[in-house]
Amino acid sequence: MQVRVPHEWPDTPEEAVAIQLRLRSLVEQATPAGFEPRTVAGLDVAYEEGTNRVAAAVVVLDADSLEQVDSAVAVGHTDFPYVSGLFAFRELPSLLAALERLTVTPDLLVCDGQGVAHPRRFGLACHLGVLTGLPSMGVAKNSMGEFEPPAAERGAWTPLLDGEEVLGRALRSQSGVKPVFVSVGHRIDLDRACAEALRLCPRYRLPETTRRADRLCRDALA
DNA sequence: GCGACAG
DNA sequence: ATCTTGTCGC
Repeated sequence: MQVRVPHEWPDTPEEAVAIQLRLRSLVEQATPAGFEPRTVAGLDVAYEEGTNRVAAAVVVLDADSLEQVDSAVAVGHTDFPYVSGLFAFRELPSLLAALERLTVTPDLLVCDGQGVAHPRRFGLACHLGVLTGLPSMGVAKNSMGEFEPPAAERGAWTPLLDGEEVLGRALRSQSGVKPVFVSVGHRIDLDRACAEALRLCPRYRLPETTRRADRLCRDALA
């Protein structure tokens, strides 16, 4: 698929923050009318110990059968350090390169990280959504906001909060396991994002999309 | 100074 | 993220 590559790239954390503050106004938290994804993409990045070599993978699954219809990998390097809140600048280049190698354009991007559940309301899922123009959402393994543990049954959820502001949901994707943290990325609402997350977790805690992307980028480094 | 801190 | 063995449970 065609991707609009970032025109400018930050050299410092300060510049990265400035970019987030400028792009965050482009985030749309409403689901397009008639939105019914036929394909869903999962994205993930693996890191090589001791180096700055990374591998990004994107897998595209049929939304109903969860069968894989496409995939792509991109091996590259990361120069940006890991800073909580600026995580996207570490993975964005390689993820965009992988997306460009896709032969189809997915209807929804499911990211391994936060969407608007972010200090400046612009996590990786928002960034990828805005740059591609595609609906996107974040399913993170850890939260950045406060939350009360949801009931133990699959499907139970509690709001992810920053004071009174709702940033996302702590969603129980499987009964009796630690919840995942779902938040809006771009062009989707929180209810739909959670519904999609649940559909993608028929058996495991993490979405089938991120599980397969994780395995793919890991193999690419080995 | 001390603890937190997506991946 | 990554380094890592065994172990408890279905």
